[in-house]
Amino acid sequence: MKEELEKRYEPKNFEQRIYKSWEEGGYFTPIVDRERPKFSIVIPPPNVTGRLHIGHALVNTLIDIVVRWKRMSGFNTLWVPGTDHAGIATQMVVERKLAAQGISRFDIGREAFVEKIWEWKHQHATEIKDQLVRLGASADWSREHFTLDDQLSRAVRHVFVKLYEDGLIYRDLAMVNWCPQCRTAISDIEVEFRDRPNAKLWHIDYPVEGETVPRVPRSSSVEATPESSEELRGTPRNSEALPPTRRLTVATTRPETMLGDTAVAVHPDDERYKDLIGKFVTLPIVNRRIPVIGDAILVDPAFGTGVVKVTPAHDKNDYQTGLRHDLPQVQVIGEDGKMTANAGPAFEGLDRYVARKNVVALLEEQGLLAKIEQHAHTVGVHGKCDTDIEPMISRQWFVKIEPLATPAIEVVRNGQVQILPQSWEATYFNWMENIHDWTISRQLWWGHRIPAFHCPNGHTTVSIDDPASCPQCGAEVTQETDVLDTWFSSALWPFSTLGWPDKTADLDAFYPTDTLITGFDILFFWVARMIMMGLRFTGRPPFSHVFLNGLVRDEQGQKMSKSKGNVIDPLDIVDEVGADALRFTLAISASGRDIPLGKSRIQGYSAFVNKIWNASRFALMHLDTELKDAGPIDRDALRTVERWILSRLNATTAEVNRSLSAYRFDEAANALYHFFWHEFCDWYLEMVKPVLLGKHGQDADRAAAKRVLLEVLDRSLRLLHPFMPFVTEEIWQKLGGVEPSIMVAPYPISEVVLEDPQAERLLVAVQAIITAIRNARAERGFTPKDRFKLYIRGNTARESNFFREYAYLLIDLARLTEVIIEGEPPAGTHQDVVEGFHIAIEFPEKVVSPEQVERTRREIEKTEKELAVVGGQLGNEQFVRNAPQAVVQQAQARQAELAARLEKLQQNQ
RNA sequence: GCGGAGUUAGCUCAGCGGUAGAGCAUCUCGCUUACACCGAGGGGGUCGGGGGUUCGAAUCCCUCACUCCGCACCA
Repeated sequence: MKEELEKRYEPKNFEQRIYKSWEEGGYFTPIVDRERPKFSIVIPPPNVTGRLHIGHALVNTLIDIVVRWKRMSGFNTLWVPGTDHAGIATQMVVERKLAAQGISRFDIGREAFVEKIWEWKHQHATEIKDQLVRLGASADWSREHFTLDDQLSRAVRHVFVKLYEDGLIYRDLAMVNWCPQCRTAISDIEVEFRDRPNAKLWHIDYPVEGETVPRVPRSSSVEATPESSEELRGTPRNSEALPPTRRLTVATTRPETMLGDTAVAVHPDDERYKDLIGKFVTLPIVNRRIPVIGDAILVDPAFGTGVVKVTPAHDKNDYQTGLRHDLPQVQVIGEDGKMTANAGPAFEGLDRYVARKNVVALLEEQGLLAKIEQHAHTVGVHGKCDTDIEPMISRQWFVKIEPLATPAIEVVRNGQVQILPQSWEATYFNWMENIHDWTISRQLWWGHRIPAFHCPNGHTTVSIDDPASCPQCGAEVTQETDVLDTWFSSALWPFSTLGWPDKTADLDAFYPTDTLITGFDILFFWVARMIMMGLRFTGRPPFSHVFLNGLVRDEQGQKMSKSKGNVIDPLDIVDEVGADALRFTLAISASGRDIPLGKSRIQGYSAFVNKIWNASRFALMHLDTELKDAGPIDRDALRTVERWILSRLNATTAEVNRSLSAYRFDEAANALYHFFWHEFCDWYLEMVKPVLLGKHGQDADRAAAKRVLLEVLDRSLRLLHPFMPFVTEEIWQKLGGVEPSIMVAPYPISEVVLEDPQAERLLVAVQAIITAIRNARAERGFTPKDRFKLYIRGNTARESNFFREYAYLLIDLARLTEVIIEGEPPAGTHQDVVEGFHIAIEFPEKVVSPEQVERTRREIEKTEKELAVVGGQLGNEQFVRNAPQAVVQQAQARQAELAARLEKLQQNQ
């Protein structure tokens, strides 16, 4: 064998060295090979902005597990890595950096600013890669991409032009979500909703023209706040100042928008107000004459006062209402969130929230503020900068989405694309079936500039190559200044990274990809759009399986956030305990639901890595043949223990492969954890120790044990490799295998010849017997140092032989003086039935403590209870008649065993 | 309001029709030359409440309660 393992497991001594050796071996880069089945997957491209967080660590660990598993399983495997230019996010980072120097992007202009971002990008380009490398990601770095690469930009342009030509991209005036901070439109799903429990609802009186009837009684359902009600209901001063004009009271959360009101709406069937429809009210402050309209869609007569002010330029519903009634649109808030000239000289230039205060103050002064209520509601904000969204009418580019969504729904419905965990499919359908057109233009500088060219005569040309002049009139053209939503380019990622629109060998060999692994939070942003674009432009879904993983939370189940200070940095963990422990912890926690992750949990699994290290060290101390020189195993020469551990390993192999196929990383990891620690280390290694140390058995036994030990270690390491690539490689290198690296060694598959139910049954019995003896010893207050004589009898000659052969194990592990196989146990021994075997232990006389008496009493009670349950069951005719035979037999065996135990317990009492 | 998920041992979760499980934590005993990042053992649960189906329900159905996540609405 090669040199031994270091005494202590120190991941930092070898992780980086090993990664380098993989890269040098070229194992990450597949060679196009039509003979072998392929497996391909693309990374969810992280934003170029900065560090990877724990969520990235999770996704990329799971991807790497699948990729390494597939690669070892014989697939020609490709993992495409890369990063996303992340439009707004990146632009904001660089803007902030400039702001620190007192520079705004407008100071230096578009070209210089974009240049700055590129500079910044180049400085940080390798950071993401370095972090993925630390995790052990086996991605093909020779195929790394960036969404603003020339190649990908070309794909974007092709798609845009084609969609435009097909009539699926259009430019139109529409109400969009506008971020006054970022000064750009954003799409519906970029809007996040925040609760504002202490918001207010202002009630404002609009005097009705030519109506002097007494005021309409206010709806009784509206409770006035104590401080506002009396004071504002109309003080004598105000009553004198104003004629007894009839007023309509509207309720609003945004009083500043009243400056842009162009109507007041009531429900057409509302008895209180229907007579006013068609009349006019005077808009306070502005003194504009605006109509009272009846609109059943906008107005819910039960809410507020039943009267709604209509501001078509600043509210989605009002916009629609305006279109229905042909109302003018008066824009009073500008792109910067400040009031426009339309708001009047008193307000022009004021921030919208300052204007709100002033409007309210002015209304109060004029006695038109009927009351102020507390009103909890939610407001839309821009998720990236937390600024309140301003609905705004502007000219934007849209993708007509329905023709794309329909086939994308179909492929999920018919199973061509499978989303796991399956419950997400309902969410997917729900969204896709109610989808709105996609606003794709952004008034940013960082991104793919829209390939549309305008000329002064109003012609617009959309083309793949920049036109020299307007094709229609020959005039000079200027390119559209807007850029595309960053998700537009990521939607093409699975095929653009493989060379599309060119017909490349990669595209031919690796598209469609097989699996997509990503966070559920970008199901709509990314996954759905990839399916739509993939179908539209390649005719095939971009992948067949989607595995959505949950959110990584802290150990209390809280979201990780900087402000709470509960953020776990994956790189810190890698530094502390190594990448393997982090990866294994993430894998064993990944069932698809949210993952509560704490340091103690990671610590727990780092103990497992340590265990693997030490068990391997022990094995290596006794192994003297290299894998490549070890001949085949002669199964006929094996003892039961060897056949047992091979059988268990085989079952584990089946379970791991099955679980990975179903994306149950948790189950696969659990199976390995349990097998390696509790079956291999706790039982098998303890059982072969006497043989390996030469204390028991013949030379032939020792040789067979060593051969099997080598086999089990080798296979276990290979099974574990996708989960913990570094430590398995470091150890495996000492085994002297044929392949240069464990990552290109074949992944174990289960083999029927290794199954051995009989050996498993006997070893289960041995383990249970040893446990029973240990229990009985402890119950009687003996220490492990006290040794006893055991009587045991096999039910067949073969079984008796087995116990004779393994008596040394029982003596060793259960700490006995001797084992009598056939002899009759003398009276007074402690007797028990374990797994169908009668055992008797000869304990010496010993004074029994009160605790032991109590324990026995409780044991009897418990056994009696269980016996009663089983008895009741067996006494039930319907059970005996209807239940499957096996179940009935099981119950009968259980009854017999319980009865026997009870008898012995009573004897011992 | 619509859709989805959850409620099982102190904590985090698995089990999803036939004796209540794991990891961590806790307690007891043991430094047995791979590992104290260890080994052996113990304690701890009327599986959210109620009803139903069934010989049998943590598991299937209904219902209620609470928690979480989407989406829509929010004058």
